[in-house]
Amino acid sequence: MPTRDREATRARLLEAARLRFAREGYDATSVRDIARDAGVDATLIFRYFGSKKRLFDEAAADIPDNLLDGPEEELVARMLGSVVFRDWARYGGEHPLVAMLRSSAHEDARRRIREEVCTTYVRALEDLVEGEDAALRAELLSAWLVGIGILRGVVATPALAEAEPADLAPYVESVASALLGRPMSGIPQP
Amino acid sequence: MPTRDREATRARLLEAARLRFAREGYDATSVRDIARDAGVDATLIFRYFGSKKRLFDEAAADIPDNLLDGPEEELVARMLGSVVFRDWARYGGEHPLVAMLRSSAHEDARRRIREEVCTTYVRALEDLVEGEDAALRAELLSAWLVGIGILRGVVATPALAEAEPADLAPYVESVASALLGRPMSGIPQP
Amino acid sequence: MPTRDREATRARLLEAARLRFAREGYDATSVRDIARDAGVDATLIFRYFGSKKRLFDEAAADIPDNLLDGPEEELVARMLGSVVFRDWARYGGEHPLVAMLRSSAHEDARRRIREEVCTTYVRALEDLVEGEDAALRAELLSAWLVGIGILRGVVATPALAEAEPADLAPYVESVASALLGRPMSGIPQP
Amino acid sequence: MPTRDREATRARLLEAARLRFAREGYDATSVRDIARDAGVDATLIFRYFGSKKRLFDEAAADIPDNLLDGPEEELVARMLGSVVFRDWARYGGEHPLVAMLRSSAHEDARRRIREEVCTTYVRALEDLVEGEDAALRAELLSAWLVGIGILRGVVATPALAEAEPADLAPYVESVASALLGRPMSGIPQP
DNA sequence: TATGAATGAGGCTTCATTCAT
DNA sequence: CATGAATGAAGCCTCATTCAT
Repeated sequence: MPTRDREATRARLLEAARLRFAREGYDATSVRDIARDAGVDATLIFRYFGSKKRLFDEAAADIPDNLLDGPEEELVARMLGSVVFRDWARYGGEHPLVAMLRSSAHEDARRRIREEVCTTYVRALEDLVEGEDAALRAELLSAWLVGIGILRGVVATPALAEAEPADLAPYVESVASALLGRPMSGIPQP
Repeated sequence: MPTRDREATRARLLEAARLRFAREGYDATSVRDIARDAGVDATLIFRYFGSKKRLFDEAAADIPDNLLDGPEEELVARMLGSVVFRDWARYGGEHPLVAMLRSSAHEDARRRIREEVCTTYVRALEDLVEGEDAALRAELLSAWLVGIGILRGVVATPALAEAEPADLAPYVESVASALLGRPMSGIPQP
Repeated sequence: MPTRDREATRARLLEAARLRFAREGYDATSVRDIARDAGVDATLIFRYFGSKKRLFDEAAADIPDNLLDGPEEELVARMLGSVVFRDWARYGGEHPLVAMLRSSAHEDARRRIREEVCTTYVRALEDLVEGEDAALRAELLSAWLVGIGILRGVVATPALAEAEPADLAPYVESVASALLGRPMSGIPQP
Repeated sequence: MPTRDREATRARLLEAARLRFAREGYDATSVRDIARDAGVDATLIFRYFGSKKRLFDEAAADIPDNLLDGPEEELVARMLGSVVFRDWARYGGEHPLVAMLRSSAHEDARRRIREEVCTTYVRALEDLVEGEDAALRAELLSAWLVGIGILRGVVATPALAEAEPADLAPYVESVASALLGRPMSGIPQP
């Protein structure tokens, strides 16, 4: 399938990179691994992306998520759904944010994570907080979501690993409401 | 006295390994880095530990923590103190659990993390839960602690990065109490 | 008009090649460097010249010089002017012969240098020699000119690097006259 | 012959490096070439020298020459003997200075050449000059010696390639005397 | 025809590890 | 026993060149 198609090859490399970087982390992933997965020559990585690092940057750049669509009181529930219940097969089964922690020895990866956490989670939650300490509360709730993602995806603690959305709903409701200072729903309406 | 030296060298290697593995992750750490930090020849790593991997295992084995000393209602506050406020300089400034996530591409590291999370956190919390779903509640609370550790240590979100124990106390109190189903203190007594 | 473009592109490639090969030497110059300088696709080098090597050969082929125009007794002065004082910007600032020494690991370059030295310098000087040993004397004088080019252009020894034609004139006169066995002028008439 | 002897291996690498760098130039020489010539693993180059560049520096560092021993009036003759008639087999048959011109695209190599030319040749000759323009005269004479080395070694012009010391003696005498402004001998006494 | 995607060899360098001494 | 010389695989990346389109 040596399609002589720039965009297709680029896309396959990106796809393979996302998966490898997520699963193994930046250091344990070799450009040859990625190229082999994508079925193309490793040289093309340098042709199209310039360096392993820039490939990583681009692979980490877009995390597809549209959490803002839907009722405000279900935002946390949607976030949890994204972190925990959505199928992130493209990223090795874990939410990309969680997977990217594996590369967090590199300042660039850290920055990317910070950016994503702050824009997609903290800021969105901050707007919902009633009362003072909005930033801290939003971060504490974000931390919980990230923590749940990790315990379920990386650590695989038994109860969380098998939990269904409905099992978590009541706790989401109470913790989110407590931290944000306003009633939140624990599960999105269908 | 040769035994003494041997033990001392082993200990120095372990110490250096802990720091490097924590800061850079398993893959980005080379045995020469560790040996140089310890001031000894790299070959000794193989003499004493057999391989880089077994050195990692041993370095990750003991995380010194004695969370069970103290009143029950302050357990969560102590845990948070350990994860967030204690000085883990030996592990590069982050709680070893958090640091070890950097190596979580390796199943061994994952297992070690799981072990530590389950024994030290989940199980201890589980015993305190009033009501059903003890395991899940304990894991959800553990997840929060881990998440806070990450957002503060790795991601460095602004509010958490600067928070003092007293700032977090009220939230710890309300969330821990809600999840465990019993009143918990947000800050340890001096 | 396609022929025009083809010729223009060929010429641009040759020009870029001359400069790069002179400045960096054959090995340190990549065909992509040349193509980029010429503003064309690297493939055209292979289309037009067959290989990097053949491009080099062609680029090295013509060194524009017309030393024979002018009075005989000023020949050495003209030669020195060409080697030392002429502006060889097209060749990176050094006389092409001097620049080509950088590629003298390759027998082809050596042959080209030999050819040029013998035809343009040695033979022309040989015809002027009065007395025996004509060839050796001509070569010794050629060697001096080449050496001056190198010390000024490549090595940049302080006095030669700043010398003006008039500074060198008396020495040129005496050395050239001594080696050729006949009076030579040290500086060309305007 | 895998002598497990640091100094011996280092020396063999240096020796092989000298020859390769001289013959092929810096860019055309690969560390694997050198290692193969030396009969050792290429890794040892990095163990002992740190990088290809530092190996080059060290290989270029010492050019064994003791031109100052002997009568002053024979200095130029000794220099010519060194440049032209001595057996530089270790450097591929050419005087190291001449060979190093092959790497003169690299500023470091240039600097090294300048250093050697200035200290070993120009400065020594400068001290002998009677009259003004000492520096320029010394450089002009050095240029001649370098040029002769090139025409004989690299370009291989016919007369010079076959010349014996005695053939050159009269010309050395007259040119050196003219440039230095004092009587010089054209050939060293046995 | 000419653009540029693709290739395979090889560049320097660092890795974990072994084996003499 | 311990030092460190040696190794071979693999790391990222660039090269000259070919071959579809």
